[in-house]
Amino acid sequence: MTTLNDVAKLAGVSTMTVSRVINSSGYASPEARAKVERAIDELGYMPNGLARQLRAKRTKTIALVVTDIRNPFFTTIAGGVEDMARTHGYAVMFCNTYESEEEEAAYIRVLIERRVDGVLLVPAGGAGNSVLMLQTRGMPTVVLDRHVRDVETDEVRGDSRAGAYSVVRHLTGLGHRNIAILTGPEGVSTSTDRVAGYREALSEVCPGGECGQVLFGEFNEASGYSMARRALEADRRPTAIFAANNFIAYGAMRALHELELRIPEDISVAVFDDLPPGWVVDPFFTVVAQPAYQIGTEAANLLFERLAGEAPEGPRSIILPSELIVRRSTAAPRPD
Amino acid sequence: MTTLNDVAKLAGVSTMTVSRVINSSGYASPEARAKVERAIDELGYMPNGLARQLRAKRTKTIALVVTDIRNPFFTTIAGGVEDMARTHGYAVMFCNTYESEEEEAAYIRVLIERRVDGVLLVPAGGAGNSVLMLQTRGMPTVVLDRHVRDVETDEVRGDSRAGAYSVVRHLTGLGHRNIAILTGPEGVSTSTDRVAGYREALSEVCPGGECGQVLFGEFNEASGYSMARRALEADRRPTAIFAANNFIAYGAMRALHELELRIPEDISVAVFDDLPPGWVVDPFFTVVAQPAYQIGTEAANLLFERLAGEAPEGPRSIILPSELIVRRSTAAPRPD
DNA sequence: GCAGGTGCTGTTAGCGATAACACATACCAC
DNA sequence: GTGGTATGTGTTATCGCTAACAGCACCTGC
Repeated sequence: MTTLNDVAKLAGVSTMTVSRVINSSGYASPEARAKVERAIDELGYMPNGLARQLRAKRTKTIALVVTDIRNPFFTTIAGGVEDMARTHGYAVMFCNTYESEEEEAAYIRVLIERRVDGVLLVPAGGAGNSVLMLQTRGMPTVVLDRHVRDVETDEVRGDSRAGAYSVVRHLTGLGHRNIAILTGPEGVSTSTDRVAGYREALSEVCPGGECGQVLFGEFNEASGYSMARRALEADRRPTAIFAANNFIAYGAMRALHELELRIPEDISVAVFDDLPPGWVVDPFFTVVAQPAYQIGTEAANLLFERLAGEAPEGPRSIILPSELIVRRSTAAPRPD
Repeated sequence: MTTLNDVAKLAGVSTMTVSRVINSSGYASPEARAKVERAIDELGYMPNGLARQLRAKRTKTIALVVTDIRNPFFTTIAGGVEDMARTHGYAVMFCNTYESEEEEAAYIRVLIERRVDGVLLVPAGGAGNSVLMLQTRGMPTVVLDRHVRDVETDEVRGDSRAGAYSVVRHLTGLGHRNIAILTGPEGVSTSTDRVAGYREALSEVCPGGECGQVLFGEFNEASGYSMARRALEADRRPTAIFAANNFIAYGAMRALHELELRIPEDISVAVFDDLPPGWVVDPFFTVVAQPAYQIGTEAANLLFERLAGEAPEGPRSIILPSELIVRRSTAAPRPD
């Protein structure tokens, strides 16, 4: 690879002059400029970013750590982040933890070593270890989608509680009194907040609290399947299922299919998170849609504000509203 | 941020001793080791990767440039790449060009400046400019999914031609004689190869070549919609549509829906690329499935072989077979 | 007694860029 | 002519790390 020095020699000037031409900083005579530009073209010179970054103590890179890159919810967030980063002239490193706290810790380590300027993190699990790790090293951090307990940090997420409340309210409004919620791990805020919203809505029609069934599992298809099987084996079979994310819903659907239950005639299904428009020909699921793209852009904005030194000292919290979209997977329960 | 020097001072040794302890290279007495490790813990020291990389002239980073990160075909490839990279101790930079050659060129520039060790590229468009740019700078490169003309490079892709042939063969076998193909840009190999396979299969039943309709467009939903509308306005309305990717299929479905055409009763639909398992409750589309994950791992392997100096000089080509999966979106045409 | 290892540590230089400073020259005003 | 400003260029040091070399103590073997 050619270096500044090679260019300088070929152009017959000092390295500083070349540097000044490249960065259009300081003075450089038209003749020198021309000579340097000719040399750059001839050699196909491209500056070494590593050296620059080492000198500048800035990498113009941020990282986005998500728990599952296959989930369109997170790819949509990633799109929002990338678009904001581009307009600010930043590159993005995408990292995927598969919901594993060890993977996450390993990635955080790598990101600190590579001296990214800031981190957008969807924390795996509920403990704030990674966030603390980042904070003690002075790394600007924004937590996305989930809340971590006992840690003060910028955060952006959808309103899980209100979203869950609205969809369960919709189900109770249809007459359902026996609704199962299939959700993720107990430690994760999106999981517990959705359960909280669900309980709140149920308690309005069922103050004794006997008409629900809460199943904690994982945010994936296999877990959705097994939770659905378990829910349906209960003595009082639920008349509606609320899946706390996409993949859980797919797994649950597989279970319902196997049992030859029709939706919504035999059982209603509602889901947290919609698919991006254009993904499904004829959307069928009643969902709570979160503004995923906006979660990405808002989080990136908080981070860039902080990087620019324009952010207030204390932590900021942005909770975006979710929207209930009623489609064909929910209906009144069968009278019996 | 603390540096080697800080650690050295606190431990009362030279920076080289600290470096040796960190890298477990060379000799270091147990006492020195202990002192250094204590100092590292106390300061929470983490080495500066930039400085290391600058010194080592290696970043242990590869880049994956794709044209559309929202497409599950590419996220699946990304998963394969990431998994291989992890086992080799490499980080991955994901870049998204949205099928734009300018975006691509800009990213390639950034990647060269950041001195990634190698690039996996799904080229936007068919010209090999980006590949040439990389090659003239000695950057190991593997081209994925698409073929670039007139450029010698390692490449890994699915067999578009054979895949298209098999699905169109399936349609002609059902009795279809008027099949429209909705595909991507003319310059892109996946687009033209699929058309070639389509023509080959059609020519067997229709040597005159009058029973087809080829529409070039973009690999996205909007284009799928408009191509389908145009195809259906033709004098001889096609009895089957072959969509050259997922998004085109979704767009086409929207058009068919609007026209109240039933599938497969009124019109058959076949698609290139399947969705990952667990994504759809009850898969409906007849598809040609490419081994996306494997495309990712094979491409990463070619790259790592080259990085290790174990690859032969000349370019290598891996063409992976695609698989026809017949489902419910195709049937014999209506007799009329 | 000394050559030749082994174990351990430190010094120096350099990866490729740039900030800071120094040093020219030219031109203006007074 | 002197001081001040604008323009243009080069030298030096440094970002944080590590390869290469040098040095020293200690031991082994003949």
